[in-house]
Amino acid sequence: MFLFKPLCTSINTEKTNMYFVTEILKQFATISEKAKIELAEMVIKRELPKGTLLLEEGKTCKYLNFLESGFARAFYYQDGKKITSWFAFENDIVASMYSFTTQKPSFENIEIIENSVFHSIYFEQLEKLYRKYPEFNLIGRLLIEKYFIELEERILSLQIQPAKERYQKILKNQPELLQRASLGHIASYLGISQETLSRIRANI
Amino acid sequence: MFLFKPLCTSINTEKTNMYFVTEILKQFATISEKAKIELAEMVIKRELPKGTLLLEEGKTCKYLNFLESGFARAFYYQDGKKITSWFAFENDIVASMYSFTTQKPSFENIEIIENSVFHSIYFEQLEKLYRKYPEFNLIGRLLIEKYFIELEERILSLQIQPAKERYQKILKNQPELLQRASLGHIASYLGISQETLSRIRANI
DNA sequence: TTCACTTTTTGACTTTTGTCAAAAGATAAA
DNA sequence: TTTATCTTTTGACAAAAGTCAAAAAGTGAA
Repeated sequence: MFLFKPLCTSINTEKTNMYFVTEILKQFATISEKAKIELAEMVIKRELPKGTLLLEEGKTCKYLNFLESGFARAFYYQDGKKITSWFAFENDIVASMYSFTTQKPSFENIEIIENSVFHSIYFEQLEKLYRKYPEFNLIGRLLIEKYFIELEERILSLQIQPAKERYQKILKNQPELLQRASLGHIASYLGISQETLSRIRANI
Repeated sequence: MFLFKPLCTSINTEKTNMYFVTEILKQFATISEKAKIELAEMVIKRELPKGTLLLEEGKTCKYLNFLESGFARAFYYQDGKKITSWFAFENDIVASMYSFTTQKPSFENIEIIENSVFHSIYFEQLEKLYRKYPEFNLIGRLLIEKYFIELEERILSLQIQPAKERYQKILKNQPELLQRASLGHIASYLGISQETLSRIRANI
């Protein structure tokens, strides 16, 4: 039932009264005191070491994970190669959007790159929350609207910018990504070969 | 105040009791009879002729438009060239997501390609609806989740598929697009030059 | 430190895609 | 029909990016 157990047996899976998730969500809309407490009680804190697979291709994403500290990425396989679909930093929400919202098997994997602390909500619990406190639908809507706009920007970049400009955009907007992710991961994220990225980097 | 007036003076802007929007939305969740009526009263039916700009760059997208019949696209300018960001068919929702959700000036234009009939809701009216009937937040959330997944698929395609495969994907999944949109529009949508698309098409 | 392993860089070459210009085809109005 | 306009195709060449292989650099454990 719990997706993570077979994959990371050495991990702390304690239920805590953390307010980390609440703090993130209340940036989008106010949450009543009662809902806040109920939410906090649903949240499971998990510390996952580097190298763990938080989600495996073919399995269904049952958790919405809020990343307190650490670094993760999603990737899928294409002709045997791993292609990065996104990176997640502190305060980001980590889940396969497709698999979580549809509750169908995921086509992507989520991999912990740096030791991470997550605060996670189980799918059914979240559904319960949505039903009991309709205000959470507002938060959910605003939250996904934010991520939607990020996707639109990324499409724009892949659609019209040559590789060099895509790299320079990251250099300008997310320089910390270049410090924390490997060249190969970044290259596939940008949709180019590792060699091309290495050459672009050498000419700047 | 009304975005469309200066752009399309010859257009019918009648307030009707249409249930077109309701029919689209109730696929996502049930709507109470009362909310249904209130929604229908907010909807404005508009018939826009081919060539009209439904939204102009720099202006704020004040309407969420449901396309009953016709065909439209969004485009933005890049080095003086028009780049198509998406196409909209019957039953699609037409708006600049960025501009509508943030109520900031749009970077993209929306152009009517074939004479179209829209059912439109004004931003403030929709907000009122969200406040009065929280169930609409559920619909809004589910709806944007659906479009989110489509964007993810498009990123995947731009990230890893060569031009020929991107074209073949459309050929397979949206053959009607190839009938209704011009070669140049499709080429910029795929992120390639018109000449390349012409050559790809010649070799299939 | 040394060794094994992984990541990054470099070189040589190929393939894909873009650009510019001109021709061909299609469309619509006079 | 003729003309003007717009779209699509084709050719010749240039630029961007990929592939394969090998070297160099970095990392971590013994």
